[in-house]
Amino acid sequence: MSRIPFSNVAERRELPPALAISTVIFSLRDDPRTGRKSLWMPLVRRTREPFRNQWALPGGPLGPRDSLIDAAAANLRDTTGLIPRYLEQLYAFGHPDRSPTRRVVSIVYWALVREDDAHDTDTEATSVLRDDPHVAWFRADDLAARQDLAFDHQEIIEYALWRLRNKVEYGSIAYRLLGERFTLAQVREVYEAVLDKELDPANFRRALRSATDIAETDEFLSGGKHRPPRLYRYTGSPTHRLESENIA
Amino acid sequence: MSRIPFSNVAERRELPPALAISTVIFSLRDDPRTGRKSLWMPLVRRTREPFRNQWALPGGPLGPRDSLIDAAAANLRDTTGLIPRYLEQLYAFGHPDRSPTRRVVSIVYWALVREDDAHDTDTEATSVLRDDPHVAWFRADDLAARQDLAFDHQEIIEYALWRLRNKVEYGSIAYRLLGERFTLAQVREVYEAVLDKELDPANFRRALRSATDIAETDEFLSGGKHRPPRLYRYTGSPTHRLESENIA
DNA sequence: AGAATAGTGTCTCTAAGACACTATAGT
DNA sequence: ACTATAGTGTCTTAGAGACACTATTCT
Repeated sequence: MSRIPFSNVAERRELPPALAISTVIFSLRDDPRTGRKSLWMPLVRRTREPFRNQWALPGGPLGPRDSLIDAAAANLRDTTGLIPRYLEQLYAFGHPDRSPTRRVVSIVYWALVREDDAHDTDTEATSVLRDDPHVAWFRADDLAARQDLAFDHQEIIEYALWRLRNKVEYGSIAYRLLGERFTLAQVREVYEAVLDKELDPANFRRALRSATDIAETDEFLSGGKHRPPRLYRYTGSPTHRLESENIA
Repeated sequence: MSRIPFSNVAERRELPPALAISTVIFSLRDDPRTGRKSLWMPLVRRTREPFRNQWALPGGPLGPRDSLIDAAAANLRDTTGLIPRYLEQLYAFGHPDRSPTRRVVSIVYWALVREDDAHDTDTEATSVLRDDPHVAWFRADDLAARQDLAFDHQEIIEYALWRLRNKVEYGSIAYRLLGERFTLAQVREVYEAVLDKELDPANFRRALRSATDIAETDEFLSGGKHRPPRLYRYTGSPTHRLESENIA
């Protein structure tokens, strides 16, 4: 289908636009550069023209019986092996020239995956050494500045990053990156990584406690070389108005 | 194309999803019920199955060389004769069963049009009398509660209304519904209509003045039976991160 | 003068941030 | 005892809302 190369514009004009689903995936990882956690994102290396061998967002076709969000989840699993903890529609990109061959409209989702769901793949450096594997992880901030990604994917990533940062300040997105039980310091780590700035622990704690969607448990996390922090758990429900099940 | 009726699921399954563009259009009008202004919206009466004779959002196909936003603007002009003062992508709706015949993915935009650009069409009551014209205007709040609209358009309208209300509290959307020069009371009218609640004139004024995107002019609006208010003008720029030209 | 809205002043309450201080684990 | 983080208290400041008061036009 998208294999046929189109040599002239007239021919291209006749075709209806193709519809694709892509996903911007965020996860938290330790950042060797800063020593703290930061945002990372997996990309796939394209095996076909256009943009062969360049990095791109994972994506694919829309299954005939899948809702858009199901298609995004399925494709995300197939291309990266990941299961999202959160999944929300980002935007539909449809500029006529965003693909040099056939016209493609991409409905893009963005996803959060937990760090421990996603530790078995490489970063770009190791990936390039290890004979071209399919998937590699990149720092989100780096990608937002790069110029060598396929299609308009750099622009898409920039926008997704902006959306994530906005959303974390309101919605209860942050907990999707954490386990069932977590300390308030871990929540703060998420915020600091996403917003890329340090937050006052005392004030942050108060702000979280007054937001009603977390509850304290009777458990504490021991093992650190300091007073063991209390564990909390998330009690709220989905955030987005549509897609009320944004994945558990 | 969408004329062919599909009698069984298997046949339907073979087809790629069709892509459509629709628009939710908001305008301000005097509301005879309350005496104040409120939000109204034009719908078109469907002339074909499915949902023949029911009211629906204006929509149509994606032109082969148009960007999505251009397609929305073009379609809006063709079906309703209106030119939007603001236009932003709302959401892509793609549930497999949202159309009973062929599968359709709709990329929906929402628009603001000025009252004086849009005074030559009817409300539903007169429309029904006048032998079925194409377009009629409805109160947005009423539509969000109705059950007899085509497809999932009622849900789409609800979501658009929610988005508009959110956006007006932040962005500088309100000025799009006003002319070049306006009084602060007119801006307040817009907010009150959109949010459907009364706002304190004194505090509202202060809030607006401290938001830097309007400037005072030397003119005043006389004619009322009271002290003439100063006229202001909008100095800010587009609001949305993408689509930096959301229509002048 | 009176009605009506424009526009200003000011008080209160709340939330955010800065930051000092106390608590409790590990070593 | 010392260190590191957990967790509390409190001061300051900025903004939101309530509302009294003054200004200016029209009838």
